[in-house]
Amino acid sequence: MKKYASSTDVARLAGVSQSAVSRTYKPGGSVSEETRRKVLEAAEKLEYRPSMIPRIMLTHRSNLIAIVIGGMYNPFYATVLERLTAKLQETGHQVLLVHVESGHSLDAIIPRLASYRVDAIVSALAILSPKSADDLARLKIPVVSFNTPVKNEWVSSVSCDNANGARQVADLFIKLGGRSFGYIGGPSESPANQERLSGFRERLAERDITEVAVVGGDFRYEDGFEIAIEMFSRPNPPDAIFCANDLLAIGALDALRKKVGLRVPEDVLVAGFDDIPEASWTAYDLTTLVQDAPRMVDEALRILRASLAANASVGEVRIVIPAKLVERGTTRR
Amino acid sequence: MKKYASSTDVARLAGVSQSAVSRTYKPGGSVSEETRRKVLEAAEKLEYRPSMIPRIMLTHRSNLIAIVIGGMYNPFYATVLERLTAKLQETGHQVLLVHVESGHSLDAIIPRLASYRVDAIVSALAILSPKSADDLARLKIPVVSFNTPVKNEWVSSVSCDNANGARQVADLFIKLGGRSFGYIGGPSESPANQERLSGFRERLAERDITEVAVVGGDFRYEDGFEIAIEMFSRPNPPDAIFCANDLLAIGALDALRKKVGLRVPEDVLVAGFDDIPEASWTAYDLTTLVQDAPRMVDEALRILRASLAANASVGEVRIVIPAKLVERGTTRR
DNA sequence: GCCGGGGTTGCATAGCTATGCGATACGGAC
DNA sequence: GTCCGTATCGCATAGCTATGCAACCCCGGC
Repeated sequence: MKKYASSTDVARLAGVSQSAVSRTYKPGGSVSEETRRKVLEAAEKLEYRPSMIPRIMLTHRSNLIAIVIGGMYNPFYATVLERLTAKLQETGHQVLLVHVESGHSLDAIIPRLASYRVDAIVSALAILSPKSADDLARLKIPVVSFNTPVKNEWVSSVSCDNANGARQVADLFIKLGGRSFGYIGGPSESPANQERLSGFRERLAERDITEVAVVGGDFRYEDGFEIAIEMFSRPNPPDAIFCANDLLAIGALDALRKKVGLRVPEDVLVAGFDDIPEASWTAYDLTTLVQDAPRMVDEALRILRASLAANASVGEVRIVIPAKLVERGTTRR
Repeated sequence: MKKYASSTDVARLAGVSQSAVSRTYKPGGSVSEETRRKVLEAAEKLEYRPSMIPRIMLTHRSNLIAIVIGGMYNPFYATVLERLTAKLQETGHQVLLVHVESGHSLDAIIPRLASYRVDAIVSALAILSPKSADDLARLKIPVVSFNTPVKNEWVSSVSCDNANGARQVADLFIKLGGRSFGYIGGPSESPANQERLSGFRERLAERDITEVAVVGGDFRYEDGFEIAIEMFSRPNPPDAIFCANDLLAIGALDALRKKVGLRVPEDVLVAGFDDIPEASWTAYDLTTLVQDAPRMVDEALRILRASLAANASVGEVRIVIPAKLVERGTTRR
């Protein structure tokens, strides 16, 4: 039943008090060399591993950061998750990974996170409901949200300048002589999707183009593939399509080239969003907008650290990182 | 400082004992309807969230499962991670995500995992060193390892039948008239890589083919790309190459078609391993071996559950899942 | 020889929940 | 009215570490 040796066990074997053991493991703790030696020796014999658990009770700090994620099929999120985890580990934190089915709400798992007394939450979830945000605010758990600006004074967010990125694509399409436009989107509830669509539309409208073929699906390759086929089976299909993310764009590319029988970029211009590694694979060589994941992660960490230092959320912080256009083969004429 | 209400706080407000509060939250706890009502009411007012922390101390169960992972850039691992996390959450467990730089050892983080008293560890790490395995055995933390059979009585593993998969590829290449063969591999320390290479070689040797061009790199797209260029700049390049995983294969495909100027499958046959989503994208349509990730995850969970029920590792269990060949365009003549 | 100070040490307790045990209450059986 | 079983309740304690406080030692200064 009892698996681990306790500090009391170590103290007994070393012939010192339990507090001496505790202090031995506290950096800068007041212990003589002699005592420290005895303690470490006894600890070694007993395979002692200090437990975080009582420490959490006393200090009210778990050093646990929850990362909430859904849709890891998107390499962009896998990258974010990996970098975030690595960086948090460097500063002595641990990551509690929580998976939420995309479309579902955080609500159901908040009690669980609270029960583990997580220090903060990073949400890369498409949707963080206002109700969830309120709950977290009441529990005073700092939250940083990726690409999902929430109207809540407690929650901070780090996002990409989606609208401006979309405008750059519109400009590029027009410059290259695009005449009819299409948008292959993600779920309509996704804020990122909304911003990308409206930015694209706005800029086109400024150039007196108001007709845009818009079809939405999920953020997956298969959706891009099918939507493209459907879109190009209609009369007067577009000659320039902007896709809400790279997976959709790549799906669309494959559909256009292998199914519809059109050439890209000669017949149709295509652009995506994210700049996942797959976008620069030579078979696709996709023009896209770079979401600077490393920088977004760093900004999120900055907010997190500030919140943790203040022992509360630092309040509503909204960081917006510019999106950078990379022109590749799918728009090179 | 004090953030959360405790069961004592709730008890005081509800006018009952602390144990009544505790029992209210214990399924099947002996509490009257009246008491339960009072408790829940008070809990609501105080935003009470029962803490797992003291429970862990008492029960010696944290319900935390550590997942150790490195190289999330490979979609195969992203898939495994997602499915594993989702399934563990269903059974009330939580995932402690640990990132280890590929090539590094687990050693450095074992104390940390021990300090959080994780119930078990799932390692999708390329390498689980014998020393790490020993440490974990001494601490009696059950371990299930993915694709890395470890010679240790405490550690279980779930892997794919790498050698047999590789043999199937050899057979296919020969059947299709391949005459000279190449292998683009992963890191030489990777057991999966070793098994795939030796299976491939063995089968070829049985057909009296002993010359195989072997070049190894990391498991990435870029490596496949560069290695292919290098391999095909030598005299007498192969006309059939087997790649240690899909990312390498896709990189090689792109290099062959866009850089080297060869046609696949007409001039060269190519096969990979994993069957990541990208492999079936129509631009690649890659012949590969399906690693049945869902089944591997399920087997890992089965072992895990048995270990947790026994309150110890169930000892060395080695599950090997067959790899299934899917023939696609890169070997279709 | 006395005093002050810095470095060590141990004692005692906080922090929060689960649970064994004894106490109590209640309803029914006789 | 007595007795017994059952349901419910509260008391007290375990589980492990961090830390404030008091005690102690040693040393140098005067």
